[in-house]
Amino acid sequence: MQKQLTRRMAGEIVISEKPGDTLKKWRNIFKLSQKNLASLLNVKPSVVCDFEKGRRASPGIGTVRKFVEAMVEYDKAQGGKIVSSMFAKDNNNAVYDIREFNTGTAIDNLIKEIDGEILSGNGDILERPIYGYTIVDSLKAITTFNVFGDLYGWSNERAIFFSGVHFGRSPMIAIRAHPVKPRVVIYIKPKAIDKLATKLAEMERIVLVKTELDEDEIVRILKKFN
Amino acid sequence: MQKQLTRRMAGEIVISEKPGDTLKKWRNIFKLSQKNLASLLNVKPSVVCDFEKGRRASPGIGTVRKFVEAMVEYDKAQGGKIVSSMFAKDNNNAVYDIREFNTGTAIDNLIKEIDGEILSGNGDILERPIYGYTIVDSLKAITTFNVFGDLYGWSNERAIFFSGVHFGRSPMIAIRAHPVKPRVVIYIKPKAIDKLATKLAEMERIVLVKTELDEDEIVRILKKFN
DNA sequence: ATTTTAATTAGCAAATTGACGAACTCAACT
DNA sequence: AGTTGAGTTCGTCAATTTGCTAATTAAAAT
Repeated sequence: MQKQLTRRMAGEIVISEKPGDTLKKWRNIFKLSQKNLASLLNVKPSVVCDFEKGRRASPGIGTVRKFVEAMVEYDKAQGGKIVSSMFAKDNNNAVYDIREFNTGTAIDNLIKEIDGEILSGNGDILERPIYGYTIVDSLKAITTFNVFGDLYGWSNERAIFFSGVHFGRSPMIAIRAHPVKPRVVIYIKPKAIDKLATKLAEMERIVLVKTELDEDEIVRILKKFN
Repeated sequence: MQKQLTRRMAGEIVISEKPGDTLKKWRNIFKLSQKNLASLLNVKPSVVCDFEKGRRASPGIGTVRKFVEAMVEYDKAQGGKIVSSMFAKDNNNAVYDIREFNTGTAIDNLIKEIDGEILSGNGDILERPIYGYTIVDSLKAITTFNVFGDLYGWSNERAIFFSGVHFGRSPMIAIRAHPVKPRVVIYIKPKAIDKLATKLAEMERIVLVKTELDEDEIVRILKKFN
C-alpha cells in the first residue's frame, strides 16, 4: 500500500542525477521543513541538509529508507492525505492482490499448493519458475478505466496531455470517473471542444488547456524543465 | 524506458527486508552468475556475495545504482530481452511520454511555455506547482486494456488469478490482445470453462488452471512463499 | 530594525563501507 | 577420485559515511 510509494520514492532517489535534489523534492511534497524532518529522524537539521546538498556522495540505503519511511509515516499520522492523493481508492480497483516472490517458484508446485486442476498446459513448461502473482476481479478489470492508474507517476500534482482528441468529452469523463485527478488537462490539437468538457473541468476544478503544438515539440520543450 | 526498470529495481532493493536477497533475485532474473556480474562491475565475486549475503548492512546508493545499471546495460547489449519482456511494446501503448520534474513548475508557466490557450481555470490555481506530465493517446487509452499493464509487477514470469469468471473467455481474450503474457492463468471458482478459453491458452502456450479456493485462502497459502 | 525561522557550510570523531585475497563448501561433471 | 564452477566466509585496511556542534547566510515575521 504505502510500501509501493516508499519503493517508488527510494527508486527515484537512488536512480537520480542528484539524489539530494530528489530527496528535497519529496520533502517538499510532504510539506516538511528540514528541521521538521530532522526531528522525525532524531537527527539535527544539518544532517538533512548535508544529504540534500549532496555532501554525501553515496548515502547508505538504510539512510534512504529511514528518510522515505519517516515521511510516509508522518503523513499517515496526519491522516495520510499526501500518500492517498497518489493512489486510487482501493475500492474501485480491479486488483485484488499483487505480490512478488523473492525466489522463483515452479509453476506446478504452486498449482499443487493451491489445489489447482490443470486444464491446459503440460511438460516442462510446468517446471518454469514464476516470481509473483496478481489477483484481479475480471469484471472490474474489463470495465474499469484502470489505464488512468498508470497516468499518475507519483503525484496527482501534474499535467495530463491528451492527443487524438475529437470532442474532448471522453477524456474528461474518464477523469471525472477516476478518483485521482490531475491539476491540468491539455488537449493536443483537438478537433473541437465540447461544452461538456469545459463544464466537467470546472466541476473538478481542473485547468483545461488546448495547444496546437504536436507531441514531439512539447516533449522537446519540456526537456528544459528540471 | 529502462530507467523506469532501474528505478523499480532500486526501490525494491532499498525497501526490502533483506536487500541482499532482492539483489540476488534480480541477478537471477538477468541470468547472471556472481562471477559474471562481478566482472561487469570490475570487482571480485566475493564482493557480490558479501552484498547478497548482507554483510554490508547499508550499502551506498552508488553501489545499488552500479549493480542495477550494470544488469540492465548487460541485458541491453544482449538484445534487451529481459528488460523488454517486462514492458509492453510501445507500439500498442496508450502512453506517449511520461516524465517527472525534480522541482515544481507553476501551471501557468508551463502553459506559457507550450503556447497553450486556457479554456477553463483561473486565479491562483494557475500558480500551483506541478511535478511531472504524461502524454497519452486518448483513443488508445479508452480502447486498450491497459489495465493489464498494471498486472505485471516487474516480470511476465508470473501467475495471474482471475476471480469472478463466468465462462473464462474475456480474460483470455484480453490476454491474447495484450503484448505481454503471463505464464499461468488461474480462474478462481469459474462458473464454466468455455472451449475458446482453453484454445487460446494453448495458442499462447499459457498454463490455464482453475481452483475452487477463494481469494483469501489463496492469499493465505501464498504467504508462505518467499 | 530586530528577531525568528529555514537552510547552508565546515571541521571533527567514531563507525561503516567497499574492495581484496585466500581459504572453504557443495554440487555437478568427467 | 579428481576437477571444475558457483557461491560463501572472513581478516584486513583505506576511503567514506554518519552525525554532532558551531558559525553563517537568507528570508519572513514581528
